[in-house]
Amino acid sequence: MTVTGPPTTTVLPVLTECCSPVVGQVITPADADTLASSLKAIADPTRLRLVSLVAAHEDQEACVCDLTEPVGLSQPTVSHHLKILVEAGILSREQRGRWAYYRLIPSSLTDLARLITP
Amino acid sequence: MTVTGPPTTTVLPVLTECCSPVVGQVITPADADTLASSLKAIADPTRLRLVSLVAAHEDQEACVCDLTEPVGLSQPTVSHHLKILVEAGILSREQRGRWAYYRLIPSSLTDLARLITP
DNA sequence: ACAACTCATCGACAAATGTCAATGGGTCGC
DNA sequence: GCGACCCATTGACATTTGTCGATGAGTTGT
Repeated sequence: MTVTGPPTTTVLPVLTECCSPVVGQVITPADADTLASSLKAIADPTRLRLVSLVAAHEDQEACVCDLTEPVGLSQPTVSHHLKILVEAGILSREQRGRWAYYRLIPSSLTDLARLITP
Repeated sequence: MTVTGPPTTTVLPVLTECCSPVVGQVITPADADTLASSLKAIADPTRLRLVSLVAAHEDQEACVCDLTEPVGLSQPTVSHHLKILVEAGILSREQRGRWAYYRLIPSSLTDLARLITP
């Protein structure tokens, strides 16, 4: 599964089956791996701030240059974190000219929340 | 803030303020640190399985000896993960005789889910 | 064509993390 | 009391992770 745009990155298959995976039934090792991978993506203070900044930014989108100063990290580091969020299906990436615009995928956090809720 | 029982472990202050912290307002660095710490606790396949096993176990509680075989890891490793979950406020620990019984704190996952939901 | 600009990738490095074997500290049954 | 049992802690180790500087790839304006 590939993403549109020049950099070919793989997207994690976010668990979308219904109901309660963590509580209720005993989660399978494979599902635990997948869910843990998605949670790891947002289990980092910098990435939480990036998600929050992108969602709160004008037009609900932001480029890398909008984000480096607020988080106080280098541009390569910010790009690294954004890539992790895109691969986890939390953010989308769209290249427009020289800029890469990142946007929150609205259902992603809701889906993740549903998967950990009894 | 300390926990009852012999091992004195510190419990993370789980964020309990209302509304949407990640989306909506821009999250503060301090809140991002706290939320990331809580998410890190469940962002691990073994710990997700432990939470699931504990919740699905008889009487909604389990001791360490109930958990080592299902997850296929050594007893010290399981104890290590359980400690992390207790410190994150996900599980509670009660010592009864030789056994230590772990139990899911019902509101913990719901609170966490609410904090990442727009 | 060329310089400036935005961003991704690479290589390197320190810090954090997950795992185990060995050990210690309580608790129960005999 | 003493051995058996359950569990936590310790020390060690390999892997993963977060960060940066340097570099490269693509785009725009002159």
